Amino acid sequence: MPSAVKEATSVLKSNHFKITKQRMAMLEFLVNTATKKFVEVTSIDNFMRQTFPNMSHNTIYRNISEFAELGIVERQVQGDRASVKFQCDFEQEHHHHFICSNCGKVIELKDCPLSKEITDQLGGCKVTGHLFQIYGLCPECAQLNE
Amino acid sequence: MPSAVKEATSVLKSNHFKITKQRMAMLEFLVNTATKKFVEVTSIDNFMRQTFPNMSHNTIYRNISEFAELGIVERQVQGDRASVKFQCDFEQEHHHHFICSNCGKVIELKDCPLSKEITDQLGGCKVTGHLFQIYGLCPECAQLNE
DNA sequence: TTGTTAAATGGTAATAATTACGATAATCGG
DNA sequence: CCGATTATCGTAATTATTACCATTTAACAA
Repeated sequence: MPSAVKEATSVLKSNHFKITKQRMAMLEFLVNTATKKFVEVTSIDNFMRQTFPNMSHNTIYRNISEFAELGIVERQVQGDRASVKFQCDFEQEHHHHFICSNCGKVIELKDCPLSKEITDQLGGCKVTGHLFQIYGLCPECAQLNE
Repeated sequence: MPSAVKEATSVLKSNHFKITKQRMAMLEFLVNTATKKFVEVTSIDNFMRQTFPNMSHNTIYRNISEFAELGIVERQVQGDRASVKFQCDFEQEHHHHFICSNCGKVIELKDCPLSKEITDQLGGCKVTGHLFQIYGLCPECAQLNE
């Protein structure tokens, strides 16, 4: 079992979620296809239901939501399609991403651009989060489009 | 007629779009409710169809898409709801936003955090865009939640 | 003003994604 | 192994969005 799946199951256990066959299958699929890469939720739904013909939409969507709340996967809307990727690393320090708008691949960035000068412009506001992402084509997709 | 509507109609005209009653009504609604504030597309759909009982979904969604392509409105996915706001200003310089996650209000930021140090980490990638947004509660909503 | 043409709209219905519900099944701790 | 609780399945509903096409309308020039 890949270590990423182990980490994910331990998160599930410590939050009193049961380790089911369906959840294991989804985690394995996500580790294989959605590591450092955003994958559309509908394609997850399709794949899981082809591989396990009597798995219900309900189970797939519910589990993805739960995984997201536990930090096991990261959600994103790419264009107009809901996508997820497996969390880079558990307990990793805060960082941001470059995202390939063609294939969904992500590259981690070192810097966080949030600065005091910026938040100082927001007197009276309660800042709870921020998003910083760079879009473009990854080296592979950039070559194909030349 | 508010000047924002005039600006929008001149954009439409110069791109050879027709000035219809439906488009005018939508622009007026957007200027009134979605200036410096993201409003859900479905609520636009609801309002327009209540006010003009035989306006079709088609017209509303198509016009919003066209407005977005012309830069008249800005699209955004808030949580999991598609939203739009009227464009701050036409031909304004590049900037980013604080967005209130409760009411959708936006506050413009002065700085753009994209720097050479950051893009230098992305050798081989073709950078086409970026997103920087700060989330939180605007002063009004922060007070209500205290 | 009126006629012409291209574009926009309305109405209906299809599609796609996601969620609801309730009966059954499976996990886990003891 | 057993009981309590949570998860799953299967079906169907719901919601958002788009397609299609006949009809209407805006723009523009004579």
